[in-house]
Amino acid sequence: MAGKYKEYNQLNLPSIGEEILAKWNQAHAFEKSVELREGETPFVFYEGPPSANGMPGIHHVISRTLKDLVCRYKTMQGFQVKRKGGWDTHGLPIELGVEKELGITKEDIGKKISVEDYNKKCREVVMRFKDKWDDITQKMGYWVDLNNPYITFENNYIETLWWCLSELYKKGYLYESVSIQPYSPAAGTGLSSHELNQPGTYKDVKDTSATVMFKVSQKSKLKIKNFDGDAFLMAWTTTPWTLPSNLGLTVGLNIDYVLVRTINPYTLIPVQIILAKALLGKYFDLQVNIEGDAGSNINQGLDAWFSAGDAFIFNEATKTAEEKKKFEEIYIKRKNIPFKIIDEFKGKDLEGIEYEQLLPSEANTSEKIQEITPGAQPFRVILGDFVTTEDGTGIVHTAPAFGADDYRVGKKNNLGILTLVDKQGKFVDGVGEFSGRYVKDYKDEKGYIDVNVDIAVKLKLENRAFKVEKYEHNYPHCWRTDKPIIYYPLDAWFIKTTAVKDRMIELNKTINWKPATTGSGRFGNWLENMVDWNLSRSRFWGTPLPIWKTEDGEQQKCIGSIEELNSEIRKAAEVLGGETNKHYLHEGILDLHKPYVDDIVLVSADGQPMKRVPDLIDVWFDSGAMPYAQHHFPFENKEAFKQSFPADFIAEGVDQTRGWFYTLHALGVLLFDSVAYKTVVSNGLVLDKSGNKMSKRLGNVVDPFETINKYGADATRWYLITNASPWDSLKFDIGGIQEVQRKFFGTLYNTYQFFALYANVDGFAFKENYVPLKERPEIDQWILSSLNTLIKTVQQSMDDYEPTQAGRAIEEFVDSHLSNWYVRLCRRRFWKGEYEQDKICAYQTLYECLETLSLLIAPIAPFFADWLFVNLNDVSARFKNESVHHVLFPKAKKEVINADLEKRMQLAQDASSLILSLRKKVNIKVRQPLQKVSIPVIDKEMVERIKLVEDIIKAETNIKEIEILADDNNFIRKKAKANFKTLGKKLGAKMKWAADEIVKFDNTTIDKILEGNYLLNSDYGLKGEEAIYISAEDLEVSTDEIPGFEVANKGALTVALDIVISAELKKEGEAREFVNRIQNIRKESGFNLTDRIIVKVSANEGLQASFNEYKTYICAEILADSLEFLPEINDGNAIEINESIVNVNVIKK
RNA sequence: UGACUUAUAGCUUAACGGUGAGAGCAGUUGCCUUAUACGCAAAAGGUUAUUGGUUCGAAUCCAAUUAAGUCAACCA
Repeated sequence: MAGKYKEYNQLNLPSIGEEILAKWNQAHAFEKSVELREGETPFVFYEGPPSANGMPGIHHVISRTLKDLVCRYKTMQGFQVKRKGGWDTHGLPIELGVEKELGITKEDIGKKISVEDYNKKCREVVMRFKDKWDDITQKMGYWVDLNNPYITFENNYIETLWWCLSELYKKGYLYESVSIQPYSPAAGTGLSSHELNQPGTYKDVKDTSATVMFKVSQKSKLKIKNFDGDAFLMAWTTTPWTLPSNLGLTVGLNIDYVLVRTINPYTLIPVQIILAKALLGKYFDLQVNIEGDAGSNINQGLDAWFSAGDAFIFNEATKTAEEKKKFEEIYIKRKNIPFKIIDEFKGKDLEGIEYEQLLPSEANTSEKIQEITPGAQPFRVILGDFVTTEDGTGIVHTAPAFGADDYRVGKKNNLGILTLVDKQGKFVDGVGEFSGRYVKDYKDEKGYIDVNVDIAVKLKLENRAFKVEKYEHNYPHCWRTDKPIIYYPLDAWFIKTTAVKDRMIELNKTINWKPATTGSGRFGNWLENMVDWNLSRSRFWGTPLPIWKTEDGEQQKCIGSIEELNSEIRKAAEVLGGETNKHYLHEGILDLHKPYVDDIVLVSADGQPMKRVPDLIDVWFDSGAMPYAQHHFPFENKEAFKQSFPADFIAEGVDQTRGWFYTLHALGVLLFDSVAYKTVVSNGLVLDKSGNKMSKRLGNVVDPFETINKYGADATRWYLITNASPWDSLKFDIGGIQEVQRKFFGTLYNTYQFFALYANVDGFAFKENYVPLKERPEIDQWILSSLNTLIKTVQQSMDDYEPTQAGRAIEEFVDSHLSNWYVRLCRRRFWKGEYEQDKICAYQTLYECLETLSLLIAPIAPFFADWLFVNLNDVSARFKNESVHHVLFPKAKKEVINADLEKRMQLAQDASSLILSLRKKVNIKVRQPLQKVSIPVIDKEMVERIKLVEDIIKAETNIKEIEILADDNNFIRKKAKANFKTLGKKLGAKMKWAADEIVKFDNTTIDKILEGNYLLNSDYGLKGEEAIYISAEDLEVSTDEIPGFEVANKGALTVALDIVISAELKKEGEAREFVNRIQNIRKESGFNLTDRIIVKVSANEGLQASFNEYKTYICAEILADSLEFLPEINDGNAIEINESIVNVNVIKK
């Protein structure tokens, strides 16, 4: 005999989660779900490795829910979905954690602690929170293979990375170059962008800024039109210490520049300067009134001074002291420096102009420059796209060593490079009086004198400074020493991603991005503006760059495997002899990390020793190479790799766009000329309730453990998926989870509970034959049609990676179709009458709904789904599978879907809702029967529809009769509205006019149109217009205004309620009220459902008549054997019926 | 600073360019006749961030602005 459906006291999602989880673990449900699909088409998924160095947060739960539900869904679709877990184990955060823990800084490494011990510590710490991660993985129901994960620090993994690097090296994609990087002279170290993004690194500081004048060379003067005398190119800098290293001036191609005649405010020497026209206002008062006060004199004076030629100097010899004083007062204190625009040109006209070096010294002579960068052509004006007219002069002082833009543009234009500041941050020898001085106060010197100020002073004296002032700006500082950083050239290794840029863009277009805008927008733009990938990191815990160089750097080796390295180790030991590599001769290398790899010396073809370059590589390379490294390709698993590349699907946060998504793509294209993934879902961020970013500092982080323990994984997952599209950022509100729990799971649970209660009574176990649809009542056909429509929607949404749509559709079905309509209307079928056809239909129908729902929700709510599935299947044994996650996803049955039936039922729901709202409006309870509702209809179809659902509406709203007002009834007035969609396309500008005409139509006209074409503008001939014919589809017809009735409408549906309560109706209403009161008393008294009772009622003239008339009905409903009226009852309950009070005595028999 | 994303009722959100902007929650009101008060129903709640534009017609398309967020950068 079949068992019973389990019944419960109340819904407890967390305990369902625990119970199902234990079951899964015991039965190896996950492993089985993969094994069962052996031989089926694989669906390839890549797990983006998290770092177990930090605690998992709620934002991890959302992306993992997304990954999990797709994988579960695809498994249910019949694919085999292997999910290898992974751990990201290298990188700065780990180092920082270790340093904090040990209380050391980077400088201590190699001194207070050996690199060996340091890395040992890192290795320990890396899996610090692995237990927590494993725990959350289990509890949230994320199915991923944690027994056999890939771990990025393992030798096998690194060996594949080396293989990748050597492949790139062979293809010529790996090269060494200088890059300008943030560098902290105080700490003596380069800084990562991560370090630069620490809070507090950017500070507002006041620095000496200088607008300086570069004198155009005699040779180049000729290039400038209308020119005599000297001219100076003006450039602005906030770092005057970079001026000795200046090698170029950069202008913008299309920026307008002017040649201006003026005087130097410091030396009062007349000068001609060049700067951007847009920036004149920064240096001159453009409001100077030529006519006013000394206005005309200004220019006169200027011309006079210039006519005196270069020799003219504003001094005692040529001008009186009085004149000088006046000049200073007027022109300088008031900032009204006289000026006159002489000529105007575009940036491109300036290109190639040569200028004299600003601060020549021993260290930056032409010979020195040629020595460092042979063939360099410095001291020229060049073009650069980064030049703006936001501030400065529109001419950018370019010192290639000290700015990334400068370097790039300098290299392009062959300016050479000068680095006149050493790594301690002081000027090198040979920079005259500045040699040996720190460019910023890096040593906390007592009485430090800012060298920048001295440089400015020198330039002022030399007539080479036009404006010097303190300038406040935001400048990055070293987070460790608090000292300003500088940009400094450091050696680095690069991957030439730009070589495959076009191919990456091309292949990106084949990737299915969710949302699409991330792929074309953020990612697409990133690809368009791609620069070569700087791989180098000067750190300790990471994948070492497997490149060895001879001392002179002339010869290099890039190692691609452990075997290759070991053989090179032995070779070097043989050739070089002595102690070389002696620790690595027997077993070879055992750990591919620092410091061991750095111990190893290799040998070049000509017998020179080679040492490894000290760099580690970017951790993003680690994760970007996971498609290969997770299989230890190509050293093992060649077949497994082939089967699993590229991925069908990956998903991570949108913050990975330029991280993992990029590195995967770059390596896929570089190594295999292929995409690395076909579909990528980038989910948004999880913010707190009020839209703020979650951070420990604000204390608004949500603990996923707490959430899951309290509300269960299913409610959490369901909330995360259905509340907002995964790619929109989610404002996480715990109240939302409660709502999901109550509303969705609560309703579904209650529906199951209802089913179980009665099915157990009747012993329903789905043993009877499946009743053909045609033989089932209409309402059963309806809910099954609805169910199959739902299956269709869910499948489409899931196939389209739109789980939010799927989840919302399921919610809608459960709440407004299944629970609040089907079950509500069918309740009696489950408990009234014998166990025969109609009842079996009801059970089969409800069972099928519940069972199907368990399958549909399985991807999103895996625990509850399995619970529901197993509870049902344990009794019916319809499936052989022990878990819902092993079953195939349901397929929508077209023949069950009946659109018309669904429409009809919607009509019934709408009509009922309208009637209820009318009842509410006039304050008549549902318990009070009403005689009639009238529904005007527009067409015959609607008549049919209403007739078919008439009984449902009547029962639901307690109305005796539905009157259909057919369209030939004069009683109703039809109202027509233009269908803008169809007409708008046809009519265009005449739309408004047509809409106004249509609204005026009367019944006759509307009927005419409904029957055939109608000419809207009968006078078209007169006006010379086109004839406009409209037909039924161009109208939206509705009705309203039924005199003498309470009317409500929704769309085309109108109901008119007859609210007259006749004496007869009143009696019936009273009887029903009475039944209700007695039922309450039964319940309060704790009687059993089947207990018979005797009822005594105190006499009441009005009510007594009603009760007597409906005595049979009343007694049947309340299971009373007798109903008596007594003159007085003292010990009974007082009840109120329609404002009359009677006493009743209810006695259990 | 740049690229990108987002902005609809108090909150969470929906609406192929087609016209009284639709739900749920909270609040209000009314309901427990055998699954659900962790429930049901009803009424109310909106200048669709702002300003322009395109269009017969804009929440929807375009531009600018504002605010928030992400990533990249911070550069004279």
